[in-house]
Amino acid sequence: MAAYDSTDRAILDRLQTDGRIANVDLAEAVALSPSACLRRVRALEQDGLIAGYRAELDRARLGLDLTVFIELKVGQHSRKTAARIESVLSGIPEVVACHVISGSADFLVEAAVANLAAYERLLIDQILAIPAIVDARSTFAIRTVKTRGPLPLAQLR
Amino acid sequence: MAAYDSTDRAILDRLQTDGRIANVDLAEAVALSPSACLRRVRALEQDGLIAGYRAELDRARLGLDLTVFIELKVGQHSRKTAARIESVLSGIPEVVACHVISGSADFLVEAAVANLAAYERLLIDQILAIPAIVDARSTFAIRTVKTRGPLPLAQLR
DNA sequence: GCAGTCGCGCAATATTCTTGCGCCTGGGCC
DNA sequence: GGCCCAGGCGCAAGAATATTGCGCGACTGC
Repeated sequence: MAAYDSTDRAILDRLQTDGRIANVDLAEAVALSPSACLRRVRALEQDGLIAGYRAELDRARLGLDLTVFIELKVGQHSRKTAARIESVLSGIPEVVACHVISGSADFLVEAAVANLAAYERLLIDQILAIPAIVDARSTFAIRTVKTRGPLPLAQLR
Repeated sequence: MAAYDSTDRAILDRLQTDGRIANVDLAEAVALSPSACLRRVRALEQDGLIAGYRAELDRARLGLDLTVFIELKVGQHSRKTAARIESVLSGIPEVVACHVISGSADFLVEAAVANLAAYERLLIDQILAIPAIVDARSTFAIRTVKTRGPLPLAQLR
C-alpha cells in the first residue's frame, strides 16, 4: 500500500488516542463497517505504520517522580564504541529514550527514576560506568507539560 | 488499592509491550484465570496506573524524518505567561513532548517534523511567534536508538 | 477457633472479531 | 459508448473473547 486517505488518517488518529478501542466502535467513529475497518487497521499494521500497541502508564503513580535528560559526551569515537554504548544504554530499564544528537554532546538520554538517590545510582553506577563516556550533563524536568503526545498526521500521503 | 504484587507488575510489563494482547492470553502469561486477570487490569486502570492505551506509530513511515529537541528561554517569567506558553506549545501537533526544566533554559520541547523546511516553519511561525520566548536552541536527533521505551517497574510497591 | 474479607476459578451470557461472499464503483481499453 | 478488471465495501455466520454472578478457599484479626 502506498497511498492513504482521510479515513486511514482518522483511524490512526483515533488509535493513537485510544489504542484499545473496540473495532466496532472505531468503525463507527470513522464511518465504516466493522469488517472494512478491521481490514484497514490490519493493512496499516502490515505496512508498519502502526508499530504496535502499548499501555500508557502513569509515571507518578508508578513512583517515578523524576524525569531527567542527560547529555553524554563520548571520548574516542569509533563504530565499535558507539555500538557498545548504544546497546548498554538501551538495556538500562530507566532509560526511556536515547538519541544520537547533533551539537556539543553525542547522546541525549531520557531517564525515569524514583528520586535523586535513584538518579545518582543510575548515573554513577550505570551510565558513567560505560567506558568512553567522558562527560554527562543532566537537566531535570521540573514539570512535564506533555509527554509521548500523538504524532502529527498532516504530512501523511 | 495501594499494594501491588509481582502479578500486577507482570501485567503492567506485558501491557506496556503489547497493549492489545487479548485478556485470555494475558491471563495465561501471568498465570491467572481470564476473569481474575481482567479484574486486575480494571483495577490498575481505575487506580490510574494505566493511564490509557495507544497505538505506537512509526515516525519514518509517517513521513516524520526529523526529531528535534528545542530548548526555549523565556523573557519575563510570570505565572500567566508560563501558562500561556504551555498551552500554546502543547497545542502544536508537531510538539510531541514538552517539559519545564532546570538549567539555563526554561522549556525542553521535542518535536517531530517531516524535514528541515517543516522544522523552519514550526520554529519561526509557531514557536518563536509566542511572545516572551526570547531564545531557542535546537538539537537534532541524528539517530534514534530508543524512543518511548517501557517505564521501569522495579520501584513499584 | 471463628467471623469477615479478599481474591480466585468456574460457567453462562453478551459482545466482539474474523472471514467468505456477492455487489458496486471507477479506470483503462477496445 | 460499452466492456472488463481490480479494489473496496457491507452483510452475515461462525469462532473467539470479554464480562459478570456465584460459590469456595485462604488469610487476618479478634
